[in-house]
Amino acid sequence: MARAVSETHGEILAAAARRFAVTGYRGTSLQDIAREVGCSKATVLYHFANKEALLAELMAPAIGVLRDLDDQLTGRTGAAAQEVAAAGFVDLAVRFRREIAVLRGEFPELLCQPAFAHIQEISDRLRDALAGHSDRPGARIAALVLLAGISEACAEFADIPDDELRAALLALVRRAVEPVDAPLTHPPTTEDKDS
Amino acid sequence: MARAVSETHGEILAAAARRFAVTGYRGTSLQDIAREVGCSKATVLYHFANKEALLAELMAPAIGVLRDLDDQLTGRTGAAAQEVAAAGFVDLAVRFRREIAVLRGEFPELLCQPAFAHIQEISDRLRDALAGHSDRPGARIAALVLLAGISEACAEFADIPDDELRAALLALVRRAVEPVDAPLTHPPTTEDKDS
DNA sequence: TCAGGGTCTGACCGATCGGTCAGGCATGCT
DNA sequence: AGCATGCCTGACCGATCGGTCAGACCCTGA
Repeated sequence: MARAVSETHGEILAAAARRFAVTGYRGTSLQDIAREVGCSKATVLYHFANKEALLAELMAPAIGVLRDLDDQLTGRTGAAAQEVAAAGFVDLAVRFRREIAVLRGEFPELLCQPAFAHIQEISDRLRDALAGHSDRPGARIAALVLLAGISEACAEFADIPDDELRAALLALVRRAVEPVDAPLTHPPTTEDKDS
Repeated sequence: MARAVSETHGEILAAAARRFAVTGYRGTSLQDIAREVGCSKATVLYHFANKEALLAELMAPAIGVLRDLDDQLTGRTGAAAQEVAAAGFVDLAVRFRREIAVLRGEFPELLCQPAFAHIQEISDRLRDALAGHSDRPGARIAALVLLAGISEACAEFADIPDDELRAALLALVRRAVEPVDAPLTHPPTTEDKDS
């Protein structure tokens, strides 16, 4: 065997991304990944210190973009923060669909690990921004529903083109977010439906 | 020790509900549940055939209500189906918050088990109804985002009173769902339909 | 008094998990 | 040739998982 260094390293990373996206982090064993690559489990652990390090390297790009989005949020309030949070998170979720799928349902445990220490705080700030920094329950609930739902949708609709998914999600967020004091800039659709 | 039959049975059920809601189904061992009850793991397996049977008995009430909602959906189309699906699912998710939390992120694996064979089909029909039986990507994406997001929100906001959470979620769904009476001219029968 | 059934348990099982370790193999430098 | 280094592996480890089993304990009815 004995492939070039970076080659095997990358193959393991790609195989892990594929498996994690299907069966989740906990649901995927190092043996599974090794089988998909065609090497031994020991080889996987030769290239990566442990299973968590493998995940961390896999999530690094997405986390970097999330950090950037968090930076853009500082200082903004109200409708401006809502708009930045909405557009930023939709774009992030669409671009990193597979990485998002990996974390499905494993957030609580994974966030305790040191490599992902700050994600919880960042996503809290993101949710707060999407709620227009309002403390009304309706606004906070809507923000959580949208963030969680978008993640799930991106993980599920793997076959829809990026721009189409992004447009549909953005339109949904704009009409679903609770407007802060000033109304959001969206075309007045047929909102008047009595019940 | 030797408590009455139904007592221990119920205690195990309650302990399992508590643990599952926090650490998930896979993340909770029979040992964990036994420890919380104050009995041995063998006792848990004396009262329940296996771990899956314990989960099935725990989810039975919620699944029953889900089936009822599915029945109410048959025959309804368009805006009527949307309204029934929205109100029904919001109510279901709020009432069975803890049960919903158990399934967080473990749907794919759990749905393969025979005890939960039909849930996938039912939730597909529910999502279809919430989308107004439309095949437009925007409508289908919005329906998925809302259903997944509501589940997540109900699992997270454990401290908000039922009626307040229900009202906020219902308001969100009503302004977020794609209206079905769009000016598209498509025959009402050549659409998708379940087999 | 004793038999029998319901309740509960410790000890144990095979499987699988993440992770370690000594050593084999190919290559390249001196 | 001899040696070092990078890549890879089989064998193994302790821990934990879901699940089984023989038997102890207690209550009740004959």
